[in-house]
Amino acid sequence: MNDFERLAELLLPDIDKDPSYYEDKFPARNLGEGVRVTRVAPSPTGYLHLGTLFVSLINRLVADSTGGIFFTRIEDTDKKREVEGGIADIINGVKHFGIKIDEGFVEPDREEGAYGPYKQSMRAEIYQCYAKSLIKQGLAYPCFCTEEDLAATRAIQEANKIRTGYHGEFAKHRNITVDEAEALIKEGKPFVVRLKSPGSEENKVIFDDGIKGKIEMPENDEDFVILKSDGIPTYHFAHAVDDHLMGTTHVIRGDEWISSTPKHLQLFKLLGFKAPKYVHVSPIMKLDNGAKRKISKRKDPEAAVHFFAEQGYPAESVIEYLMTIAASDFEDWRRANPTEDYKKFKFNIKKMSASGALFDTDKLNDVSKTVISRMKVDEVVTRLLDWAKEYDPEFYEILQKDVDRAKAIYNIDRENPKPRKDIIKWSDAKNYAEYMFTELYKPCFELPTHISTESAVKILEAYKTAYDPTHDNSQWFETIKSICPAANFATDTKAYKAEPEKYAGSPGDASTIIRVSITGRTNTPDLCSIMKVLGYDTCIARIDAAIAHFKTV
RNA sequence: GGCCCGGUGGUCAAGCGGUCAAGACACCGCCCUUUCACGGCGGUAACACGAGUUCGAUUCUCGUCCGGGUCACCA
Repeated sequence: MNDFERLAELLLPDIDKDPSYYEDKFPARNLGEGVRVTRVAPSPTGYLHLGTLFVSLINRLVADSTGGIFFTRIEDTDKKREVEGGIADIINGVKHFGIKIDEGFVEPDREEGAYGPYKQSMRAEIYQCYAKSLIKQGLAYPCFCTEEDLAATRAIQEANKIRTGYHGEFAKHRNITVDEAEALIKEGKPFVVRLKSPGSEENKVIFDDGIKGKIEMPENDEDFVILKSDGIPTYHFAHAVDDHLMGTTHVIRGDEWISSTPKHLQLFKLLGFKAPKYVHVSPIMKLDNGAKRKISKRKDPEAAVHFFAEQGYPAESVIEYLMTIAASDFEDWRRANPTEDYKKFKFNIKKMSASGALFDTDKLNDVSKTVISRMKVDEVVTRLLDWAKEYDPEFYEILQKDVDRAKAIYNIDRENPKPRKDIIKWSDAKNYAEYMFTELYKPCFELPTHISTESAVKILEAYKTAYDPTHDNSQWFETIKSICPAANFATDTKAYKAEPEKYAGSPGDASTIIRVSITGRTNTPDLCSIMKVLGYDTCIARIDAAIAHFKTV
């Protein structure tokens, strides 16, 4: 046994397996040429973040473009930052947005697939096995530096304007002997395992990023830690071991990882693994006081995907919006295929933008109202109910009382060839149709200023007698026209426009008077349809109330 | 500060040496119209700056500036 082997046994005595054990246990995936395996590896340190959703979407799309596999892996190597319920929130969130998970954590508490466990805290001995192998080869070593030691060398480096970090002459334990290590361990000193980096800052590593293209960086020469003092790996090490064993072909992640890619490439090389293709996605940004910055969980409500659910944005609206950011040619495709599932879109990594997009609520809104406008009423009401049940229980009760009536309400103008787009998100639905519900209706008799209350009374009284609830849309409007002379309103819009001074109002004004009386608003969807759903008695009652009101003014 | 990434209208973006520099959202106007919304038509608005390469640069190179990321026993 040579010194390195002795050191390895000293450090990780309980590890009796050889990497070949795992190589055999997790053989390369038997997939066709060019089939991509992607993954999203969130750490459960908080709720599902927009950026994580975005990256998940892209990973799914990239896998799908070759009939590949998309899996999830939980990176819970930092117990201090772990949040209760984090895993459930992330996994459920991803699924809620319709992103199918083939392998890994397919449910918050259930994993599937032959390459597990898919939770890093369950893989400690796998990492330790590979670390031990590295130590045996003299490619890793224990470091007994304390936080204070590290802070001290950092201070020296800063004072002398030297690049900070554990490298070169500052790598204190780089050449520690077995005996020294043994003595320190006997003293009970904790240690981490560091990579003995063979890299030099003078050399360049070049890799071809899927989005950014060729990236050239100095080689990593830092002896970064691969195993923390509790025996749990750092992200870097876990990434290399896991993505190798799990057969990931494309590592698609946020571009904050670019700077550590030299470390990763070095690890793959030293471990004898084939490196994956790296694809670094630009983060979604946000405008803050005129400055662009990465969207932040802490400061931005829209960063937590919960926000969209609370607001009542349909999941597909968010995905549709994310698609417009992800693929520059998606909108063109969407225009050509307005009703196709977005999954049919041919996604190409090359069409992704290298720069970070600003989160644009206007655009999301536009996308979302189109998504909702294309839904059939049954779906609208079902989903509105789902939303209200959780976020607006009072409204839920009201809707629930008469679901068929709710359907009638939300179906007004929906079957048109060009359906309305008033509802951006479910939370808009209540205000949109408030006057349809007696519990919510608040009378308001504010007329446009050019219509007098005298005219209003005349029109309303004439209409009361002419009103026939069986009329269809065109008969309804004919009736409006027919009562116009009663208040000296033009019976024809064109006639009114030609000589407005001759009349007290137009047919449009007449319908506005009725609209305001019945709905309390100047703007609504088709009034005839509204009145049908409201029913004769309600309409007459509201008209009476309006007449009474206008007479007192 | 070192290293890296990015920089076309307010926003998202096409563009790959020669274009009147697409399109979408937002905004404005007009049309359609029972109001509004939808839809249609039209409009305002952009290649960060400076050198170089070239007959010709938004496109290639370099520098400057600006924005972002990263420099942990966090991911």
